[in-house]
Amino acid sequence: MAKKYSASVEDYLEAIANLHKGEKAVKVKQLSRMLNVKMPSVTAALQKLSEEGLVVHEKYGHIELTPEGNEAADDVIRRHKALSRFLAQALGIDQKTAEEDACKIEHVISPLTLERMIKFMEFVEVCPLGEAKFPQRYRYYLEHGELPPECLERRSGER
Amino acid sequence: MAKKYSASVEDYLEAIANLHKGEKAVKVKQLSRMLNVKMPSVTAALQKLSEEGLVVHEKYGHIELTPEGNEAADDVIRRHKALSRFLAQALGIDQKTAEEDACKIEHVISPLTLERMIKFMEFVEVCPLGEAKFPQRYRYYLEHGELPPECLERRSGER
DNA sequence: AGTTTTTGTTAGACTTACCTAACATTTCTG
DNA sequence: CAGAAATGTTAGGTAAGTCTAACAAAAACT
Repeated sequence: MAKKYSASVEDYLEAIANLHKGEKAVKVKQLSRMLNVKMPSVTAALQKLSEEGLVVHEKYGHIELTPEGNEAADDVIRRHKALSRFLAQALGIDQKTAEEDACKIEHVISPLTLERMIKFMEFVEVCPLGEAKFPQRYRYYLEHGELPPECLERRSGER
Repeated sequence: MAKKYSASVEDYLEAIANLHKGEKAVKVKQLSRMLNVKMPSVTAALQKLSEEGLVVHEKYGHIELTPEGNEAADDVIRRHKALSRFLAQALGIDQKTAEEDACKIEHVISPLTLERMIKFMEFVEVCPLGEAKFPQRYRYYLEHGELPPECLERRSGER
């Protein structure tokens, strides 16, 4: 299980799954806008996805994922969410950039690296030894280009 | 400056630059092995790169980068190194996986995210408030699945 | 130097994924 | 409910980047 799909295929699955969470039936036009491709590209992609058993789509009809397609989509979305959270929370990257990078990296990151990013966030949240403040201090460092006062005090006190 | 090249182009430039650091002249065969493609693919790629002014390559001759090609290659290598260092040092990922992921992510990461990974490593190294031990403690957490003793002690002492 | 081996190139085909233009269907609206 | 507008599909093209098979040049080895 967990076959490998192309970045493009993953993008389509992800977009369909996300749109599916909304109220209305998923349409070609929506996908076209969401993925920044023209409608004929969507039609062609859907055809291929149908043949591969990932999507159900009859001509002029609504678009749905098969169970297999849904599973694959969920996996992409899981990677996406973990990544964007990591980028935003751990590295202090703005939401927009975090999203954009997640969209690209989600297609190429290894399971191990993803798992480690998740573990990292767990650890930071769980460890009581000041690491909870780690992200804040890191952000201070980012903004001011130098260590936060608490770090500097300690440092001079150490000598 | 800093044009955008395809992943494939970046891979060729990076490989040529790395091979160039060795003693011998860079050959088609070497590139072919390094990039896991057949020789005709290399020939075709070199042709394109020549036309774009990134590479100098006369038939059956040795392969070199133009100044422009070299600059682009250096940039890819800079991204690659920062990434693999971040993955290995900050996330505790084994060298092989870190390399593999860096090879993929280097083509899609935003300048901001890269910069933040670098800043993250700087901060961890520079901040004297226990963050130097942060990677070690994180690694303990990874290996044992629970917080290191020092964290646990402190935690019970807090109540 | 001549022959074999290795390396490199050309030619031609294939895949993926996109596009435009033209045509078809559905949906909206008077 | 008929025509207009919006949406969707088909047909045909393009660009990257890869491959195999056949040919060409260079290097290595008697």
